[in-house]
Amino acid sequence: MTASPSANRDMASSRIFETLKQDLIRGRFAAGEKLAISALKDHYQVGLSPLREALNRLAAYGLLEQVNQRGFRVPAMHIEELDDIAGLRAQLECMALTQAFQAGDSEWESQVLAAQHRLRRADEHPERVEEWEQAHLRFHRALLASCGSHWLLRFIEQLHDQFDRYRRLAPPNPGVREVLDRQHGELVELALSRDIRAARALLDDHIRLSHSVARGCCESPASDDAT
Amino acid sequence: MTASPSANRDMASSRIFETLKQDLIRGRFAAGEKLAISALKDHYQVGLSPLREALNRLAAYGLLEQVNQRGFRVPAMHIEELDDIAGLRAQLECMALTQAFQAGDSEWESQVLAAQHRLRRADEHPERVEEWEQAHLRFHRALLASCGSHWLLRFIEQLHDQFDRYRRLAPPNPGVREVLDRQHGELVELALSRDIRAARALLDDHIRLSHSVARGCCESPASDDAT
DNA sequence: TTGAGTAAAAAAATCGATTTTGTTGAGATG
DNA sequence: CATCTCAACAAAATCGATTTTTTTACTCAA
Repeated sequence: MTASPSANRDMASSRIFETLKQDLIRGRFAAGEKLAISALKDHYQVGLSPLREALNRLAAYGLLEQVNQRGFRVPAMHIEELDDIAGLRAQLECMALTQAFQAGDSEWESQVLAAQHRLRRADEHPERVEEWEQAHLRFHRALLASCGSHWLLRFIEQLHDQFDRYRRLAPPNPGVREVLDRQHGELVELALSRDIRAARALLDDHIRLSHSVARGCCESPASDDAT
Repeated sequence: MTASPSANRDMASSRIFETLKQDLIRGRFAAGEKLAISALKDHYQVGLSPLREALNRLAAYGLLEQVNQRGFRVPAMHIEELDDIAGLRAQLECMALTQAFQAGDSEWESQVLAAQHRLRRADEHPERVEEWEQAHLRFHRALLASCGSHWLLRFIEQLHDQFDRYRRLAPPNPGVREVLDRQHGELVELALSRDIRAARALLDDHIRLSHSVARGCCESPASDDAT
């Protein structure tokens, strides 16, 4: 119908939502920081209405907190919350993995392999961090995509975003990265052979390892609630 | 500090958010219906900005869908989604129940008993439906409150709201209600005796029963996506 | 020095109007 | 008769200005 395939332009509030979401996950704002709305308005070059709509959506998503009559703030980060997020993420992803293995067809296998390939390609350019991050996210998405539960995938995605907020605080660690990458490969093999038990254990390890790395960097808490 | 304990007035966008949320859960809008913003504005007597902010939050929460340049619509209801919601709800609540039993202290027990008492009181006035609904929600909240996972509780709450959208379509059924009420009492006993295994089985039954009732009323699908 | 009170300043929330986009239907064209 | 065009209309999205609330800075008395 429409002329070109790239015809759909998002409205401003959606664009600013995505941008702000990424910036929050990437840690471009300090934990606990109060967001100055007019400063954001200038920085992102958007109007007040789209900006406020995006902030409201982010608050409902859990990447911002809205305080009654005094605007929005970046949630404080606590090691207990990291533990909560990582533990729940492990449980939910293992749950989804089981269902994905049971329901996955050959189209799913193809998508997993394709995602793995993209992830390896991204690995070849260590300087392009964001490309690897996106490929990594998509790999984990593809692995669980066939689980059949829309809501489970939604929660896992949300937890993943929350987890990344913590994980990204840690400096890059080539040694750990290498182990994680190897695990990605093994996960693909186990997916193709539908070895649920081994895959669950591996995925659990995978998350546990990321967790412990992030945990090391959370020891010195970035901020806390004021009183 | 402030004079009276009830001094905190919410801003308009929060009020309209709660009101609209309840109306959506209670099924006051048809599934799939497109919301006419200016009509909502008149009906709820609020301005455009607070209304749009509330709509955006509801969309992020999953009680509305935002279509790119054509406003908000009430999500269509599908029996497959009900199955997904109920199944996941059972799994997550059983998970939380286990942790709640392990971590629950005597204060938790007190709150559970208090919630049970309120639920029984509400039962005595069948005409006050909304009071029972609130007491029921609070009872299930209290039962899981000590699980220690903020995010798990958050997801369970969200699933509960989604589930209620379907459950409320069904007409009241005294027979079923009686069984569910008996289960509430048994859950309390099992909580006090920390019988995890039996409580999990019972909670699973509890949700399964609600599910099958709601399912009966979902057979004639309310609406579907247009093409 | 401290603390309550208060006026000015800043920030958030809201409103009314404008701009942009999607929808509809009458008339033209093949 | 079907389809296309385009103007008029309706609705959504956005903007700029106003109102409300919080925060800050200051004064004055205890």
